[in-house]
Amino acid sequence: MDIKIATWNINSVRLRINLVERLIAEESPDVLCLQEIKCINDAFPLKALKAAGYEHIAVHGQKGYHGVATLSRIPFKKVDSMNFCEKGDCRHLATDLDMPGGMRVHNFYVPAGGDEPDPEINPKFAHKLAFVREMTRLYDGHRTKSQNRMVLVGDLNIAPLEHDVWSHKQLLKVVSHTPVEVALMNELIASHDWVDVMRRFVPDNEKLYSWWSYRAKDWLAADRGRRLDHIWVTPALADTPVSMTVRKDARGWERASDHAPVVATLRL
DNA sequence: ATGGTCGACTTTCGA
Repeated sequence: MDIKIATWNINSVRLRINLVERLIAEESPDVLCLQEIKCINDAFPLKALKAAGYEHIAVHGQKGYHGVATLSRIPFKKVDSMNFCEKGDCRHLATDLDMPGGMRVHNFYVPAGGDEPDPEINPKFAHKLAFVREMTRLYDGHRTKSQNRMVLVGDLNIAPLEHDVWSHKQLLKVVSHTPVEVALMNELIASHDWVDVMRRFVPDNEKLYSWWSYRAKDWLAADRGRRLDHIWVTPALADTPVSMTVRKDARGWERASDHAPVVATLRL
C-alpha cells in the first residue's frame, strides 16, 4: 500500500481554510500535518476538514500563536503531545496510525528563534536550541515497537545544508542557518538515524526550498528561499519513499502562506 | 542599505 503524507505551515488555518481544501483536492494526502494553525481547538475548522474526507483529526492549538493539527484518513490508535521546554506551547503532536505494522507520525513546529543569533542575549534563540536538544533526547534508550516505524514532519525552522538556503555565506549569521543550530539538527538526525526524505529525491548540491519570505518584492523572481520544512523517516521506513514534491506553486496562490506544502509518498 | 510583509488577543509582537 501507498501512504501519502503532507506537511504545511499554514500560518492561520482559519484564514486559509480554502487553501487547505485546495491542496486536499489536488493531492488527497492520507495524512496532512499542519503547523501554525493559530487558533484554539474549539475554533479549528473541524467540519470543513471532515467534509473534505478527514474523519480522524488531532488538534493541539492555542490562542493566536503556534498550534499543530494532524488530519488523517487512517484511524489513530493513540494521540500524544509533548510539552517541550516546559513552556506550554502547542508545538507537537504524535499520532499512531492504526494500520498493519503501525506507524507513528510526529508533527513538529520548532520555535523560529527570533532575529539575534546569540542565545546569551536572545531568549528566543536559546529556547529554539533547547527545544532541538530536547528533541534529540526524545527516544533515549530503548524504543518500543510502535516507535520503530516513525515519520517526523513539520516546520523545523532550520535549513541544515548549504543548498537549503539561497546563499550559504550570507545566511551563516541568520537564524535558521547558523552553525550552532545546524550542528544541533545534525545531532538530532544522528540520534535516531533519521532519513531526510526530501534529499533522497533532490541531490545535496541542488537548491531546495520550502519557504519564501513575505518581505521580498517578488518572491518568485528573487527566489531567496530556505528549506525549513522537513519529512524524515526512521531506518525501518528508509526504503519506502517513492516520491516527494514541494508544492512551490502553492506559495503563489492568492493570500498564500509563506511556506509551501511538502508531500511524500511511502510504499509499504 | 539594515529594510521589507504578514497574522494575531494590533497600537505590538512573533515570524
